[in-house]
Amino acid sequence: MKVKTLHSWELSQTEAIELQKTLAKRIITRDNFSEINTVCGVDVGYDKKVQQATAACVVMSYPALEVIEKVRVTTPIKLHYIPGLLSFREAPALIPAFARLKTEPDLVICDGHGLSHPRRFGLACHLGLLLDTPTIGCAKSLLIGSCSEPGVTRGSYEYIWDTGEVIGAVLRTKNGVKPVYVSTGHRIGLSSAIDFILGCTRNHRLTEPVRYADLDAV
DNA sequence: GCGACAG
DNA sequence: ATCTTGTCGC
Repeated sequence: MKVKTLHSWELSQTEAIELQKTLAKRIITRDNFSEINTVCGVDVGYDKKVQQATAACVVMSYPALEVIEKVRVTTPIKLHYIPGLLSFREAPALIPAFARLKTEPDLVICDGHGLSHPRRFGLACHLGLLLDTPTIGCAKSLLIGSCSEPGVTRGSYEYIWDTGEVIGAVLRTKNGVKPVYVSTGHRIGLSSAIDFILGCTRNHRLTEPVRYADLDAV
């Protein structure tokens, strides 16, 4: 699929932070799509020994959730991990994988946050702009903000608040199991994002597309 | 200054 | 993310 070139990846930490503030203004936080028939899950694995990152994209049909296409690409590691700048470590690794994807996914689910980020520009937002595709951030732990514990049954959720605004939701995807943190990436609203995360989840805490990508990103 | 901090 | 054994439960 096509990937936009919005900027260079050769940036200092301060430049990256300024870039996030600028690009955050371009994020569309309401539903801006017609029909979702394919969903793509992504994940990146690292091998510190050889300094290589392995990105995996798994496209599945929706709502059937059957694998349509899988792509795996290995590239050199660009940066070390810095909280708040995850997209500058993962996006460069994911871009080549998306470029090699034949299917044009209608929705992308990321392993990380979207709007629930210090500058409202997590990995899901960044990827959404680069791909110009609806994206959802689905993280396994909280980065910023606060929320109360959602009910123990699948489907129950609570909002994540920060500086007086709702930036995402803590969602229980499986009975009695630790919840996930959902937030808007790009071109989608929070309530739709929650619906799709539930629609992509079966008998596991994580979304099926991301779970498959996890297994591939070795 | 102190503590927190997606993967 | 990654390094790691056994163990509890569906």
